[in-house]
Amino acid sequence: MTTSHDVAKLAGVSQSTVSRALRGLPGISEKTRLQIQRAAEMLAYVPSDAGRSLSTKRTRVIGVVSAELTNPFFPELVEPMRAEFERLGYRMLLIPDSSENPLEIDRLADGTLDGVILTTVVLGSQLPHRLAARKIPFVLANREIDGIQADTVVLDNQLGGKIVASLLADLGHEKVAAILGPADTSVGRDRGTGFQQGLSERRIALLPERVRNEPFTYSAGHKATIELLAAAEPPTAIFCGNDVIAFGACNAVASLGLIPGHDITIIGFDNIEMSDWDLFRITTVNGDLKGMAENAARLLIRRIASPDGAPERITLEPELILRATHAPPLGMRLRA
Amino acid sequence: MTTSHDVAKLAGVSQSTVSRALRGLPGISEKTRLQIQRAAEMLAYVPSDAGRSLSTKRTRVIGVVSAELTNPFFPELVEPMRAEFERLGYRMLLIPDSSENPLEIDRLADGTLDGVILTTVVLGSQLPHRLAARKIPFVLANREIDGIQADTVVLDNQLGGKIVASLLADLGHEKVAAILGPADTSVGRDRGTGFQQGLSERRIALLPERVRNEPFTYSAGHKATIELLAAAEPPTAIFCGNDVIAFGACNAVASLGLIPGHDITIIGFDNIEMSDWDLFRITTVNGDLKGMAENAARLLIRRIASPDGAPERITLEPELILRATHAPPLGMRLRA
DNA sequence: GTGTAAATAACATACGTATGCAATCGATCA
DNA sequence: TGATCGATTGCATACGTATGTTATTTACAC
Repeated sequence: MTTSHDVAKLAGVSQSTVSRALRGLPGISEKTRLQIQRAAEMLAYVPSDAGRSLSTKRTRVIGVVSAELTNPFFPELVEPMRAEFERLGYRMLLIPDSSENPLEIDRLADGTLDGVILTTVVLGSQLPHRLAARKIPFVLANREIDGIQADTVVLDNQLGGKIVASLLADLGHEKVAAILGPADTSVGRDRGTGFQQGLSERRIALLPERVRNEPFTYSAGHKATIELLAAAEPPTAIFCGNDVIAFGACNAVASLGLIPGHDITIIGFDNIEMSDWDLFRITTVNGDLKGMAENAARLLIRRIASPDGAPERITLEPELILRATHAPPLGMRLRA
Repeated sequence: MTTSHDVAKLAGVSQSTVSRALRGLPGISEKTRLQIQRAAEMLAYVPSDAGRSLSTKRTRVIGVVSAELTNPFFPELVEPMRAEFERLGYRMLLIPDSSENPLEIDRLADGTLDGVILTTVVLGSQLPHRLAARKIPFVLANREIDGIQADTVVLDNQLGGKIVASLLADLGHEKVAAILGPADTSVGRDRGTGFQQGLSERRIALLPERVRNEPFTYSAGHKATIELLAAAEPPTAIFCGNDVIAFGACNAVASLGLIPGHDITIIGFDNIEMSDWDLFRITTVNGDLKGMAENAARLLIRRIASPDGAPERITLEPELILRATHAPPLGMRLRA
């Protein structure tokens, strides 16, 4: 591996001059700068990241803590983050954090990371506090934690839940079910309370046996839907905590020979790309994942630049996306 | 940030002793080792990655070059890689490489990476040669390049294409179409030639106007299917270069009011998780992505350990997965 | 030709860890 | 008791870059 010393020798200058010249710092004559650039090119010199990191104490690497990428939700959040970090001159290290394999703080604190984005954190997690204690810049994306001062980007999930409740009420549904996300995530909780609140404003009951808290996965959505529809009095509409659960619900409904948007109403949340596929066309709430990702990235970079200063909180607005999986309850239409 | 020097001072020993003690090297008495461990714990010491990298010239970071993660193919390849690298004590850095934003070699050669996995490389790419020139260990996963000596893990794509041809022939299809992948990828090419070869062995013609080379995306599959079915004499079966294209095809078919597996046969390739969803149940060829990922990871780690030695080539066997999107041509069934 | 200031380049050191080699300590054996 | 050996530990330095400080060169005015 060729170093700046090699370049210096070839160009007949000192190592420090090479360092300054190649980074375009002032105080180097054009003539020597050209000489050095030529030498660097000849040797295919690339500055050592480790050396630079050690010297500058910055790595230009961001850690993004997320769950399995095979859950189609995460790529839609992670990909625009990667793009935004790329633009900002940072690289992205993916760090898994699952309940089976919980993340240890030391994996984040070895100085590899200039900052961290948390996307999967549960309500009681100690991770944010530990990061704060070690003064590692971080931001919460798509999650919030009670009682912590930290940069945060979230959707107004409660409002989103309310919007769905209104829609179902307007359509005339009375037997309503919900497959919310896990109760220990802010997303699962807030979408649930918003939904519940919205329903009760419209005097619609949400029976406990029609409410589930499940992981944000296809299979959980599938299974829960089968079970909900097996009840003596099955619901006419199911609100899903996110689109991935809704995919499971739609597939489960299809496997029973029913058609979403005709026999039963299925509402998703997040508006990930797949929800617009012809076979789904899921009525959902736009979660603006791209906006969330980009804001989170920018917030983190700003926080790295100025570690002190009041934490910022960005709340994005949900928006109802009407597609093909909502309709008035079947009984009502038959009566008409 | 606390360093090994801080720990040394607190424990009353030298820095080198700290280094050896915490890594469990021999030549340290149990007594001092315990002292040092206690001190390290008190100070929440985590070794600096940059310092270690600089000294050892290894980073324990692997770069994985892939396309957009929002294409559901990649997470299924990348996720098991991440898991395997995790097991092997390495971390994974995702590096995008798209045709719009081509990857420069310097991004891989700054010493950040102990090795690289290439998953998206096109046939004429210079990247493998450049990596070889800089002596950066790498392996090709799911791709091969002609005329390069390198560790490679691939599926026998040609055989896979042949298997599909046999299936279609057995079912009695004569008007057959193919939406292959890009012609400049080994995967697109080999699945295509295998398919073509298999068909001609069964004396079935594959008309040029019924063959497309498209990117491995949902929208490409969707569009191409619409166009193929608009022909005067539409095909009765479409072989898709991978499952993602097949998703596009299935959705396109559905948007025309047809049912895959009834009105038309759609065959995918790779057997990614989604292909088993109730709404798809795509008949496909198992690409053993997990096996590919794990083998690639292990091969790379072995190559890092011993940079010289003959490159290894692992070929995985394709396997037909019969599900719901294949059937004899409609005309034949009507006649019967 | 001399003096001065500015421009340019070199020198020296810090960053944190790993490791070859020297030094020290204690114990064992003759 | 002294020599020797093995077990521990310390010392010194390398890794590659960045940067504060000092030295040198250049340009300019007188």
